[in-house]
Amino acid sequence: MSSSPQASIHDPERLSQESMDSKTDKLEPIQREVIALFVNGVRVLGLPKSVGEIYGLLFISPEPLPLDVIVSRLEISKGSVSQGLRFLRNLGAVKPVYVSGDRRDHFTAVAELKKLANGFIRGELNPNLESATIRLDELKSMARNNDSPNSDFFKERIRRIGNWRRRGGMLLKIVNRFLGRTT
Amino acid sequence: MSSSPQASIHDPERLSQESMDSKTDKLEPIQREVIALFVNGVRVLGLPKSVGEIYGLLFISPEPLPLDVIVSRLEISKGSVSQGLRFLRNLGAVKPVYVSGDRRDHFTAVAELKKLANGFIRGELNPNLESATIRLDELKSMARNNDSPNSDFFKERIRRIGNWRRRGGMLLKIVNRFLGRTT
DNA sequence: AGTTTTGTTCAAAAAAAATTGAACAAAATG
DNA sequence: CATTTTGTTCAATTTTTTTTGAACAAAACT
Repeated sequence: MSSSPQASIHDPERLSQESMDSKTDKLEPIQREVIALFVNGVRVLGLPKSVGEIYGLLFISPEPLPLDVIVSRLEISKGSVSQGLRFLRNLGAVKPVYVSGDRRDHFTAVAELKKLANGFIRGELNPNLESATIRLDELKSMARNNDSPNSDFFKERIRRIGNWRRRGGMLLKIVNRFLGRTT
Repeated sequence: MSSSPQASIHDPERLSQESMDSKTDKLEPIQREVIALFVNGVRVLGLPKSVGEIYGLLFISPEPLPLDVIVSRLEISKGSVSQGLRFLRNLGAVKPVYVSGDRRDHFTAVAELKKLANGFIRGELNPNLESATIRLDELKSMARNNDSPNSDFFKERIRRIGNWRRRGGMLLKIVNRFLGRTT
């Protein structure tokens, strides 16, 4: 019946089954603006555009949305949305919502700043801090066994990096406390 | 006398004029490791590898280094180093040091965490916060003139983004205070 | 069981970002 | 003032990242 699987979303029949009001396939200008704001925001965090689009769309959509609808509203590929949703779910920035009578998974944006921040810290920042810690330990032992004329300078520098890392860790805790308590 | 301008650094004569001890053209293993650590670190901040290499080299070098030497030690292009240094200078992460009897500009790493953080906040984070502020104001006015059934929902969401931005700004101040006072 | 719907995966394509290097400019040297 | 040294700029190239889309798998229908 349908030409390609991708196109089924555009079938008039599905549209009518979606919802009566304006948000069937087309975004309101205000929604576009909000999404653009998020796209810009996630760029600062080093995340791809599609992730910003998906989170932005869910954030500015009154109801939970399934993958199909995200694809058609944003006009990006199914693959991107699938990957983007997985990423956002892992971060805890998006959560699945059961919608009765619909077999598809629906998603909403998690909109509490503290949860978002904690997810980002856990998923993106901490792993880096940890790997840096390991490397630093190796560096310390290299410095001990080093006998160049610069050995003392190296030791001082490495100690300093250690201080940075320590203060970085403290900062993350402070951020946490400031945004409200969650693990 | 020299085949290409780039190669002049490798002239034996210049080498002997450089410095007697080990750090003429070759990096010590411990230096390589530190540089690698920085390359990784700046990636988290969304900065290019070359910037991490340059900062790392300066950080782990006992004396200020001129562009030439950075190029030959890191084996990256003059263009990259020139651009990377400019970027780091703008951020205040690197500063020029006058070396008597040498016409070339020499650079050292600024190694105080608070200065680095402030530079990064001023150079990379604040501009984004400000542009977001402008966009948000536009969004607020769009929301006021909006008459879709979702208008109230949109307003609530936009208010929430405003809160995020406010708290983000507060956080930057807290970070500042934590790392020590500077503008 | 066969068919359709829903969602994932991943190789290939496209897009974006970083790097190179040659041309250029400015300043210092002789 | 001609030459060399030092450093910048930017178009072209390379590398990296992101996106696409078709193939596949799993679950839900009939």
